[in-house]
Amino acid sequence: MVASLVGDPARANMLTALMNGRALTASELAQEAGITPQTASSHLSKLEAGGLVEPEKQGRHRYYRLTDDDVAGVLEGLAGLAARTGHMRVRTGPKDPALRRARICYDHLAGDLGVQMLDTMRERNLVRQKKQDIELTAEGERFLAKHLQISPDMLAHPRRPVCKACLDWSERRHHLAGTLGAALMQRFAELKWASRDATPGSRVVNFTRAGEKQFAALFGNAND
Amino acid sequence: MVASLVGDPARANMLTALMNGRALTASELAQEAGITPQTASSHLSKLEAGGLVEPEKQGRHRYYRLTDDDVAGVLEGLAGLAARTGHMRVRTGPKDPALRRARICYDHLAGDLGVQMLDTMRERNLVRQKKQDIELTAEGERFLAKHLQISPDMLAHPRRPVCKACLDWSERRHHLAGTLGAALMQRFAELKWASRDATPGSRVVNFTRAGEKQFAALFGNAND
DNA sequence: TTCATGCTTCGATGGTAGCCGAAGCATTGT
DNA sequence: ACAATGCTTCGGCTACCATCGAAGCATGAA
Repeated sequence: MVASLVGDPARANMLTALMNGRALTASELAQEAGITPQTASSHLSKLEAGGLVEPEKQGRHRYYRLTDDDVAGVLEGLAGLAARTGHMRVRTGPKDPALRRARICYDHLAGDLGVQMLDTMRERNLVRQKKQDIELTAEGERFLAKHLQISPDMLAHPRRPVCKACLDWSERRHHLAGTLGAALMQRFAELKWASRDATPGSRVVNFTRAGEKQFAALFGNAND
Repeated sequence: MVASLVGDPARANMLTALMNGRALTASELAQEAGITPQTASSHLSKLEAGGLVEPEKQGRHRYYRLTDDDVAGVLEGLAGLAARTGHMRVRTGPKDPALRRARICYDHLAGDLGVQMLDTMRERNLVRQKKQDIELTAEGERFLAKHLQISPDMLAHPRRPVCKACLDWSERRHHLAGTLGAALMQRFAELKWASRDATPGSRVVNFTRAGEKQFAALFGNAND
């Protein structure tokens, strides 16, 4: 039964954490629920079997999101009923520093700027996205060659795809991975637009003032 | 949390029994859930504390009903989620298989056979169902008159509808209520097809061998 | 009053499910 | 190649909670 799935406090915490529409990894959900990863794994497989959440594999991570709006709707309804009796559950907001702004995801740009970049590329028909698969358009190739001196033959790789949608850690939306994503990040570094933070282990990417301006000129969106 | 209240099978059975909008006494709900009155009392106080049901005292009875339409709406939403995964509720409630097979719901037939009867009537255009409302067709009237000697004027009643969809507790689907449902059950008894179980308080309906055969001839479905 | 019915509370029991430690895969990084 | 990380599976332990018997209050009837 679905209700019993939601009834368990640990699972309810996980689902509540997913209510903002973003996807979370199994470990993050474990932390949200205050349980160990192995317990969380058990819960998540039950939620998946019940059709409440859907997994998306990304490297060695496993992102979970609510299956669809129907699930979210029912959860909201339950929350509404709970609110009437005064039993409300507090949702702690994402408490991330400037790491959310820009950081390295493997070898490409992630964070707010990374998501923004892919958004803009999609808007301007530089790429076409279908679920996880992203395809570089002819218009996109021209754009890359003209503004960033990136040619298609630089992106060829025997096993790795040129473009790939990668789920963003902080924004919970897709950013651009693949050889193109890596090439773009590399070019940003070469152009001194941005560089990885000096502190070891940090994944923060620091943009220079000039670099941020140039980046915005190419990939900035309207309300920026 | 609200969901954990609904999550328990016994409580879910009670709530489902209340989904038709009518109020039921604590003992009736206990019977519906297949548990003893003292267990039901515990459950009902929890449901009341959770704001899902409201009691109404009447003599030495205590009638319970769903608090409002919001509660019913959320319950339907949950049922919807359960239905689409095909992951219907596990029947842990009542032990009595005979009770699931055929029983009295107020004054009409419920259980597997009751649901089956309405299904067949719908298939053969004897009735037309739109949500909770059921309408007897001209074809249905002929059928009833021919095979069961039931005429439309026998079904007239100032306030009670002729046909009504009643949510079946064990099958989670509709069976036929209203004056027609009552008339059918009465006719089954008169024809010695079936009779209520002798043990006082029991809601089981026992079909005779011949009665079951006749019933199947009229309302049996293909895969039976 | 006395009895019967409907419901609740109390106490004890048992089954179930959440939980974690340890170990096993899978993927990635060096 | 090896190590590190993320996640899963397995086994056992434990705590919770539904369940029922027995007894205690109510209300209504005789």
